Amino acid sequence: MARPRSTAADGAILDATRAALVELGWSKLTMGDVAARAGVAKTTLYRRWPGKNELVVDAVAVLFDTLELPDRGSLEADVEGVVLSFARLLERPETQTALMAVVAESTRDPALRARIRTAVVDRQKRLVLEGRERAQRRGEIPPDQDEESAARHVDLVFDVIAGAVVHRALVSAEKVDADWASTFSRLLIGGLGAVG
Amino acid sequence: MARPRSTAADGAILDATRAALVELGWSKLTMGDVAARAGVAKTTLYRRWPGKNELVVDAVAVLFDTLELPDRGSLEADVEGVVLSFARLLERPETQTALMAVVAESTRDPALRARIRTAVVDRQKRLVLEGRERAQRRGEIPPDQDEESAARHVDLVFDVIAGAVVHRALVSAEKVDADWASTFSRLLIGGLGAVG
Amino acid sequence: MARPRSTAADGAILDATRAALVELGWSKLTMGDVAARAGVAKTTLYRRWPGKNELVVDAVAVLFDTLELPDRGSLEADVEGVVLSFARLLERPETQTALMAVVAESTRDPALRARIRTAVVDRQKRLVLEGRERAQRRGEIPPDQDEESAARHVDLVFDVIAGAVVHRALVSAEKVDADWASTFSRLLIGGLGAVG
Amino acid sequence: MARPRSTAADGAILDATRAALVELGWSKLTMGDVAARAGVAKTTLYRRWPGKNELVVDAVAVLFDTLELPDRGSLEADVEGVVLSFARLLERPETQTALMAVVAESTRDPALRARIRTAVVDRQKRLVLEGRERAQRRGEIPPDQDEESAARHVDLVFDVIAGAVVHRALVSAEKVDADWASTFSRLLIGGLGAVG
DNA sequence: GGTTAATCGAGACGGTACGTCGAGTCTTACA
DNA sequence: TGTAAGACTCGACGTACCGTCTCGATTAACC
Repeated sequence: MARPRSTAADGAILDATRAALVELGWSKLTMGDVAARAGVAKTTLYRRWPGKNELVVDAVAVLFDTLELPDRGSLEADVEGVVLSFARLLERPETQTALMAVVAESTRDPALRARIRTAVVDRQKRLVLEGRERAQRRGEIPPDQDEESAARHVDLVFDVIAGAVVHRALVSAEKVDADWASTFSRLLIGGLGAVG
Repeated sequence: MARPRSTAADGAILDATRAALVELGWSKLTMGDVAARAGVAKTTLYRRWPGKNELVVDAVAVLFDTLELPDRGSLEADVEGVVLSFARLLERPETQTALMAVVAESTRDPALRARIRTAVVDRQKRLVLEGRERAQRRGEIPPDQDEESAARHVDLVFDVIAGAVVHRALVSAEKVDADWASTFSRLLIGGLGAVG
Repeated sequence: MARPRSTAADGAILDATRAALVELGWSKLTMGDVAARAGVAKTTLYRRWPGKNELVVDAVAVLFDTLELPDRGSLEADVEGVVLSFARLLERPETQTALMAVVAESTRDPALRARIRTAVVDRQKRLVLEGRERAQRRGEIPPDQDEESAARHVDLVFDVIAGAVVHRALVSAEKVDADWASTFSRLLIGGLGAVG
Repeated sequence: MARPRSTAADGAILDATRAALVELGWSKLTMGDVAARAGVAKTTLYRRWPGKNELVVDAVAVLFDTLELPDRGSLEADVEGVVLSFARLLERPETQTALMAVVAESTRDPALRARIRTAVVDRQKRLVLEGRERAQRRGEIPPDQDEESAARHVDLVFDVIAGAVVHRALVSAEKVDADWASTFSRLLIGGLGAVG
């Protein structure tokens, strides 16, 4: 009976959010500014997102869909590929400034943490699962013993890869180039044997 | 000729900052509140720190001095020890909320990045250097070939350890317990041979 | 298209300003306090008035509307009446403290001076014009020769009356009572013949 | 540069205050700025004056010593002279901005009012007394009947002259020129007969 | 093909914190 | 011992955003 929400607005708002993140960074980004950029009233914005944190999570989340895991023939090459692909994503100013900020906020806000998990984290973890299955099919690593230990294994590998790349890129603030990716991959693959 | 700055105030302010971080978290922490807790005027606060970011970096920096690397007899045990010790630090609410937030800000502020590096990052890297030397003396890993590759090696190990622990603790939001530390250490030590 | 400004707020703010002037005086009056008394945000206050000076001018301006010039039968009696009526106004603490202060500020701020002129000064000058016309109708003073000299005459009389009353009330700080008003009126009327 | 300055300090401070009044006006004048201009510590300033109000009163008070009443041969000419002389004083920016401001403050501060009276007001009233005696010697006005009525008379004349000139100069903000002075004097002298 | 109700833009609203500035006091080093 | 230099507490400043609200104007779905 009533007028439905404008679908075009959603896109414009998320675009505006990313643009504002690039220009201003997380802390200088304001809801009013995003609304103005999107040619939308603040009301419209708040009708769809509870606040800045959630809006930003959604705005950067789609960027993580660009991550892929093309089959490069070996586990090591696959790891190297995803590392570089992830690093490329972390070079964008909007992911740099947004990612850490929302994680920081999420330490005090479980709902936000959940949103980050489904919108961002799981989009990466999927890659680990995929690569793992592929390597098992290739016979590079043994098949799962039981489900629980497999999950633990996935989590470990995920934290090591994502953590190392993020830490080098944002905390150490050094380039994740082909050399580093190669060395890191060798280290990871080498270690995988030890934790069987 | 003039009155010197109160040395007592510095301590009170940093204490107050940590207390406020625990209670309120990063985003709800205000300069006025910190000043009030410290029994100090806002002016005094701004006379000593340019802003919230820098103040918080200095406030949490000293916590990283609690990290130690007691000799546990083997490289693997040492890694396990530092992982757990670091994880303990990351369980504190003030480090959780502050660390990621200032890193997020630092992506747009080189001066802040430098402050984080000297006040926080280098305090951890020192542990890697120490553990490495100790392991070389034990003969667990070969001595340095040349200085440059040694530095690269240290950086890699550092990013992997710190990154993995931070990622598990704050992003994956799961406990870094003895089990995880042990498995992770085995993975790392195992991988070290591959990148020798 | 947008929400209109609350008309009720204007009244509440001006009331609050007068109340604050009575309690605190000009120099202790703060915008924040006025806002709080009016149950209004500081922003609302600044959205409508550029600053303390302008706000206070408007707040006391309406008081000058209470000045009237009832017909007492003769020019001298009319002058006496307006002198006492004006003196009564200057006995109020809010006019005492506000009037001189804004005039002092206006010496450096032409826009403020203009505001004072239209909001306050002209409200008094009207009385002189009225009394003058009435006296001319009574035949107590000759009709205007030409417009310009009439205006000069009005201005002179106005400055003499207003100036003398304000000076006695605020600078000499002595009571403007019936006696003084009577003597002053006789002096003025007596003098008017000389400047014919 | 330490203690021998103590004697010269008073003069330097008052000079600095007047200079600051000219440049900045009353409301923008700050104690720190005055101290800096005078090459003096704020401490020294507060040791000698209780606050801004009192300092400014003393700073402008000396200017009122420039008012004189040269004998121009007739009462009317004498009045004309003092009006113009007073007007000249009120053209200075430091008197304009300072005079009204301290009077405004004095409405809430009896001690300040007393200071203004002795430092400023009485310096003008002396001129009225002098001119009156002179006119009595000339036979232009009758000698005093009794002391009380004489005092009332002086006060009235004083309020009328000072009030009219100040009001025209600062409130009406129009020039007090020879023409105005002449017309005003005629009015005053003319009126004096009526209040005999 | 009107009716009607949610959505839209605009922007005013009550708040909270900002970072700065001035007042007036106090502490130190120097002369 | 008094003075300059300037750090101190306090409180107000005027601004910027927050998230909510009130508007009149615009749709789109339903009747």
